[in-house]
Amino acid sequence: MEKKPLQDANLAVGYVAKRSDVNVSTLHFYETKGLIRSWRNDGNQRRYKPDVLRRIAVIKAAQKMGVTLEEIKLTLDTLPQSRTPNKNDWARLSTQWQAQLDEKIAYMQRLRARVEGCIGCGCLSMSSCPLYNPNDILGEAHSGAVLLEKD
Amino acid sequence: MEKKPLQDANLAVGYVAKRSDVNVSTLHFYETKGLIRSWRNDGNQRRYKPDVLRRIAVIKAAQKMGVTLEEIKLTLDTLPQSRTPNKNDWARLSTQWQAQLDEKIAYMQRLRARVEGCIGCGCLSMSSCPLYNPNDILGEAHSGAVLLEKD
DNA sequence: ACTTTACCTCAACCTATCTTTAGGTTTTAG
DNA sequence: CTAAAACCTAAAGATAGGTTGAGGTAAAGT
Repeated sequence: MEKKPLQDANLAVGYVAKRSDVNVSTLHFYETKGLIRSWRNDGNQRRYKPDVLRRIAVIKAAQKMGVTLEEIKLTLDTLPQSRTPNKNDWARLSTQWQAQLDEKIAYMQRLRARVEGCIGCGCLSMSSCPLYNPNDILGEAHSGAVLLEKD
Repeated sequence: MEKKPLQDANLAVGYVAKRSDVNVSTLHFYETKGLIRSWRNDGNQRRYKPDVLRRIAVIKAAQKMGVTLEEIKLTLDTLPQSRTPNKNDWARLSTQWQAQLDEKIAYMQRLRARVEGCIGCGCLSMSSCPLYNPNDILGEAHSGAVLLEKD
């Protein structure tokens, strides 16, 4: 039978890991980075509040959007510390990252257009080919490469 | 005064670096990775054919499209070695990488739609929130590439 | 000729995001 | 009570894509 969180809702690291589909070592790592928090029980083992699950889900979602952990931390740090974040709190983060995502999409679309143009262009003249001289559209206004990882 | 390639077209590494806007060390690095080739002069210095400039431009363009150096190498290796690649050769590569780029764009758009949906959703129920349970839209339909997910 | 710039190799280092390993402790199941 | 499973820490290793530095050689400007 699936282990369930206690009613007092202090979750063990293994449970959180399984539920979030990340390794325990990743949770340790996130903790050292200040992305999640825990307290310790009598035996020095980590315990989490249930909202850590949402935090982790949000971290993973933001990563998929191409946001770095450092940026994610900065944004998570704007959540209220005095109370459990509510729907509006989370929505604010989504909105912020969505804007970044939109920028990335736009960047990739410009890139696509350029490459498409290049297929048909003369492309063997160094002075005119946009692949040789890519410093107009592509160099600027792009906030970080979008690194989508494969397994 | 700007140094110009000789008519016999053997380019020095510094010239190539400046022209391509990459570091000399990057050219060394690319060479160790088999992405570009050179020969040596009497004094053991690297010399390049002019088409190395296009190769580097193409490498940089592909990187912007999110292609890894390893994949780039595999694709560059399909260029004819017996002759200088022509327009059609390069166009073939563009087409291939463009398809990958299209996939990434589509992925990001699905992601965007999902996050947008999440802003308005109840989002505090672990069993129904798509942020908590992201294994439907995002994992699938991604030909061989499970993005940012472990198995 | 002499000096500066360019080039060479090899190894170590860098950032980000984790994972692995080793050695030891705590909790839980039977 | 015992044994297995889960947990702890600290450090090292992995991966991509390079950059930096040391120590020495080659080429080019004057």
